[in-house]
Amino acid sequence: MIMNTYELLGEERSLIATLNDVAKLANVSKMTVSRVINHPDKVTNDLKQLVYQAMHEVDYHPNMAAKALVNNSTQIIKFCVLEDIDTTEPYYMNLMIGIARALDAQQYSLQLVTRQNFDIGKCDGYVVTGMRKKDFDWIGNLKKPVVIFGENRFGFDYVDTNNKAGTFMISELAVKRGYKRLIFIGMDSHESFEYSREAGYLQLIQENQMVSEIHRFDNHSHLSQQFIIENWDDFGPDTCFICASDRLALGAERGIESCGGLIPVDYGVTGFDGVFLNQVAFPRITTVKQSIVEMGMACGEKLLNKIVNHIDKDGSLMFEPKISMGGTVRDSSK
Amino acid sequence: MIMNTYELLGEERSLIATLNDVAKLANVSKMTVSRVINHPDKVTNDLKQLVYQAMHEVDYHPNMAAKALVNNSTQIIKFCVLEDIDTTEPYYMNLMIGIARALDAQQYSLQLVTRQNFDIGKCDGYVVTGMRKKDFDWIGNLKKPVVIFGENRFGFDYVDTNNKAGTFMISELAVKRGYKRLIFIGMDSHESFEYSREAGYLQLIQENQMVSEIHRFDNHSHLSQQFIIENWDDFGPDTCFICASDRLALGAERGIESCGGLIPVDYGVTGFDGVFLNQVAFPRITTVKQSIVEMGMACGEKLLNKIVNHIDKDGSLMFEPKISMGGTVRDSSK
DNA sequence: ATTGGCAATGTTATCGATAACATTATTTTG
DNA sequence: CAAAATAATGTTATCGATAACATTGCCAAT
Repeated sequence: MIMNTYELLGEERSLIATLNDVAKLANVSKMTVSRVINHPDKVTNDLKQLVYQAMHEVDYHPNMAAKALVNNSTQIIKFCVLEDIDTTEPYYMNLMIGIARALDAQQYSLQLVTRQNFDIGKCDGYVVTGMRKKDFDWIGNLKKPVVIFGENRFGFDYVDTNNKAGTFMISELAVKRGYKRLIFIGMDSHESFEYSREAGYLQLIQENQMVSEIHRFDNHSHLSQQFIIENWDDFGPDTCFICASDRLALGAERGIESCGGLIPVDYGVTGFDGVFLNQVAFPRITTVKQSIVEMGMACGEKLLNKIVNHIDKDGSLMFEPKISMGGTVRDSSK
Repeated sequence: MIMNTYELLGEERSLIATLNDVAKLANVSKMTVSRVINHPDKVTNDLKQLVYQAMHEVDYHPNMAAKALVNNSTQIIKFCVLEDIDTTEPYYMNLMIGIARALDAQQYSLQLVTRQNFDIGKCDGYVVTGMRKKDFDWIGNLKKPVVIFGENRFGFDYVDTNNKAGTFMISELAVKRGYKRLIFIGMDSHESFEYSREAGYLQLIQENQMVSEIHRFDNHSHLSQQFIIENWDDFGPDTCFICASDRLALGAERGIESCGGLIPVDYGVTGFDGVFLNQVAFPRITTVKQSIVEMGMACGEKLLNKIVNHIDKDGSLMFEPKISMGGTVRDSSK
């Protein structure tokens, strides 16, 4: 029997099975195998079974390069972090894990880009985060599907925590635990998520006919710390500081402690994020915890859905946050 | 003139130039263009010029899918984080930026994986970090090139900060600034980088004929904080705590403050890392700062070098760290 | 002057998967 | 019951780039 070049090459290259191998084993043409994968409704059940078994037998995995070539695609998703990386919240790492996990399932790969190298290389879609208002212009001009991580009011599909519900829940907790005065320490940023977090706090305040107090700072712990220290005389016991981020909460916690205030007995502090910072806070901050990895997966899935099914708008997704009990809010009303 | 299917398709697909377009414009064959790219020495200078100009004119970028298909490669690098993601240091983000930047230049893409999805999908090489001793077995069995981020003594190519030099430098600084007693607060881990950091401290101690004191804890700030508080009576002024991580330093800083010690006048604290945590430390920690992004780029470049040139061992790379002056060490000897 | 050898370029086949078209088998319909 | 429609499968051409082989042209060596 004469072995032709093709077969020789096939054996030399590697041990990875191709469509062809499956086809031979199942005694059908490559197209049939391809159809079983992409248009299973167009193939007889009998054949499908044969092919499935053959695929399993040779452990078939599609060659993404070939697929990409014929589809004129790249199998690459760009994850674009628009914030300054040095001040980046550590939870982006978790977000990426989530996105990557969703993409892996469909053999897409994730590419991390920043503003500088945004345009280098092609891709099939984008997950964008850290957007500020000014970014929405050019985002709108992208020619590939996009999913935003972080709520926005410009009509882009997004995935985010239900920010409003988060601060509402945790403010509610504070009230239930008997704190009489709730002060909101927010971020001095005109972004959607900040408004939503404030809104949650405000709603609870209104429902309980309390007085709202909102202070805003850049998102640095020493600013909230300083604020507490400078105004310490004004804060009697039974005050709880509802902070819009864990950083601000950490500062508040330290401010209170350095002024001799007792946490959580007399003073409460709550944060928002639930990642990493808690590892350096003691007592740990009672905070609004987001399911970052799950949200990442949602971003990936949503984007793939848009790409694979050529969907323009796929809607947005809000994840309900959970409260992570730390030691900065009383266990029960005293 | 009859337009064939090929040309029609070519125009419909997209506006991206291919080898063929360049070839036509330069009046040469595709192979010549390909050679100009891959084996420039085998082409006349005249032709090379023609081709270069044509490439520029049509803004040619190679199609990675086609390349991958013919090379039986994937153009994918896996970045494997072996640590538990939730306790992951935030600087990994910077590391990824660096790696991604290096890979972009050669149109490779980066895929983030963890232990769970490590095996899903093919790749051309790995960057691995967060390795512990037990991991070295299976890492050694990988069939694709690997670069480790983080020093190791098992012979794998790695990129890392010069850990020993880092603690040496910063201990030296402490001595110069007049602290008389240097206490090392290390991580309770039997890993290479920890030994190196201790070694740097020890060398400085020996050269100055001082007495070494090493204490080890898990890498949590409240442990070092607790340690300081519990042993406060033992620590007179002019003591400097050389910490093996910023987390431990943060704890030390807080411990000292809560005991009423004056930083940096009477007590010094130094850390190691220089990313993120400093944003929540006040005063900012004087620490050993690593060039994470550059190290990431080095990982990427080293790996690509191994892949493209089929190099087995490429040696390791140590980056010299710098001291980042914060407020936890005196400005000058008092 | 003729030929062997090398250098510079072109042609063909190939990677693996798929769309478009061709063929065959099956069913429906008047 | 024959013709037409439909369904199930196979063939061919194609994506873009490259290795292997084929061709051409030029120079040196005999």
